[in-house]
Amino acid sequence: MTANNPCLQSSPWTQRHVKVMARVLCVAEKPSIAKAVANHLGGQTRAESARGVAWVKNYKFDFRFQQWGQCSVTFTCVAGHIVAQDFHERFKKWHSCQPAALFEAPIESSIAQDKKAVASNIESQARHASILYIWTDCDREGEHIGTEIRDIALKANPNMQVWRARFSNIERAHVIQASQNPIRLDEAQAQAVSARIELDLRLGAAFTRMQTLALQNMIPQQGEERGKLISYGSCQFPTLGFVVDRYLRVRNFVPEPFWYINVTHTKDGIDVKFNWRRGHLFDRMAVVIIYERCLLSQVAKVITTAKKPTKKWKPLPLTTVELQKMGSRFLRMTSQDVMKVAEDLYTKGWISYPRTETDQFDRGMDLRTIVSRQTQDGRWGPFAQSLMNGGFSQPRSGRNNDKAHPPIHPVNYVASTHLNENERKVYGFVVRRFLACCSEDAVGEATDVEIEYGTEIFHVHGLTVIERNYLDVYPYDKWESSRQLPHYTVGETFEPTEANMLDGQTTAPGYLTEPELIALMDANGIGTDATMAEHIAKIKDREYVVARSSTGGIAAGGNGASRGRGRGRGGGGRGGRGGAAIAQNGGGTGGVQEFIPTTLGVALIEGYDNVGFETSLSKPFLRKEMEAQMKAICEGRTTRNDVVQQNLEQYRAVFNRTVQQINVLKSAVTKYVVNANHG
DNA sequence: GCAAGGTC
Repeated sequence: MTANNPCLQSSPWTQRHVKVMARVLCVAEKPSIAKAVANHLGGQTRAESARGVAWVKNYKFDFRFQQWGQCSVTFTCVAGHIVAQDFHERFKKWHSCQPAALFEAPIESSIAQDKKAVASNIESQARHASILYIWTDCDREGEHIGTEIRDIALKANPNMQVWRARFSNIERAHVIQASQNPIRLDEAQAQAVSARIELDLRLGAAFTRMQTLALQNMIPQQGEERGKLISYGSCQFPTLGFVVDRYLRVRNFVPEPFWYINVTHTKDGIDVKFNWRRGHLFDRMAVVIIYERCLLSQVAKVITTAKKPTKKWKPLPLTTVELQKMGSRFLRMTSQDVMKVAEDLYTKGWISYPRTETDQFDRGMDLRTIVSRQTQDGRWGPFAQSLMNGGFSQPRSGRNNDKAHPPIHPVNYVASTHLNENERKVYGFVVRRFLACCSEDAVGEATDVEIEYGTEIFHVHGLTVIERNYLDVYPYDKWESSRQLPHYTVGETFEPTEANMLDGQTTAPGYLTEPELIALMDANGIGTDATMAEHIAKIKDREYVVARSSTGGIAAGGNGASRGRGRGRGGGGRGGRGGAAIAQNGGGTGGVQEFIPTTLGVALIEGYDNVGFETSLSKPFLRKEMEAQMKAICEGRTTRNDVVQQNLEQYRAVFNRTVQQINVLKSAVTKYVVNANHG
């Protein structure tokens, strides 16, 4: 066997040199991965801070790789991208060129200003190594960051071999397995990211300069020397578009009257209210006729009764998007603050990495130990203890896995006295969510009774909660027993105590709330889990929208919730979950943030819509299309340059048309902003 | 004075 491998043949020459170990430089995308992987491979490792960056550590240890034998390893990291792209010096100044020139102005790469020390650490470590082993996250951005690391390392030491680790979590056995099976960087994925970077830069800069220069004098400005910045970005604009879209729907909403029938029956001292199967109708005469037929028949007959076990499922393991949605809904924090706090809690070691799309726990993960760390808490400790005493149940698995991080979960216990108010809220939420995941579904019994009255069917639904289970630790979900229903038997007839014809009208949807906006961005691929909160903050900062605390009483939220689905008179509260939970969280003064576009925000969206290109810049389709094209690059169906050229061509057409018709944009601004300020 | 994406 050894005879086949020339390296392992023993000869006096090789024996004398066998002690010279290969040096391997491993580089992860962030400090947490470097630390975790280095500990798995090296056990107790020596860690030295890199020169000039305290948070970059170089872990040194020996490790036996199957493929390279015993090696001397340095494990270090970067922090995201290290290389920055910007226009050539000649185009950086705003008045140095026409904005349109940015479609083809040369772009230069350089080490980002704040990454100089990180890059030079890679360079100096690379000089002593013969193998570069890249451990960036296994996603597209990670692949690109890998090429950045490679280019820097090869510049310092052109003779290095370059490998890449394929890993999908940082569990010990998996990491060791990955370490023994290196693969190559995936150039196609890196190229896809490179296309995105170039397009975002060119389009963002060109449109931002063009519209800022054209419009800023029309916008009243206090104090500052330079006019207001009116930026365009492929994520900012669709985000603003969602807010404006909802605003216009609220403003243009016309209530529609409807009519319906309710039947009440008092039995065993309980008032049972039966609801009409048809809900409601928009034709008054039709309802009058049906109602009279009901009254004529005098008695109602029970046609079905059903008692069946029912469950309320425990929540899925926590992802970043879900954390932001829940945080903005229940914790009275903006999504950006939720993320900031979560990152803090992570850095201090209290919770796991907060940027993850994964909603499934790895089977091999020791969840019980994590539960046991929470038993000492005064609030949820007893619940955690009950899980330890046999109540534990494996969490549900969602459909998402980013192949890099587990769902967000508590790591260590921290007493609330060591946390500030916001940290307490977020940590408490993460812990409760985790304990809920490790608990059992809530169990109940549902009763459904249907009656026939005249030609119509009416029904009533009753619920008895039998075992609350996860609900005891997770107050964010509501599931409560309704009033007990009296006993009905099929065939039983009765004379209704009351039968009323009532009227109501459809109510306008509410303004877009932050959790709704996050859900829309997520569904349309606008931004990533880590950046959605930033885009929201940006459109506030640009004064395209203002946020205010919702009054909670406007109407049922949700898209198109109004038409034909309106609630009856007096039922105008914010639909279900939201309203109840806000009150439950000590509410009163308001709760969820909602967004209203400013006159400028509306003007921009309407202006671009009126320029009348088939796909307006405000719609999410363009970003979706770019996502599809990046995928095509990854799969080899197209190339980076084709995608960039084709997109530039397409956007240049929109750009030229906008410049030609700049008056369309200006008149929208006049209509909304200028008039609003003089009127 | 521009973007969005990583991350500290």
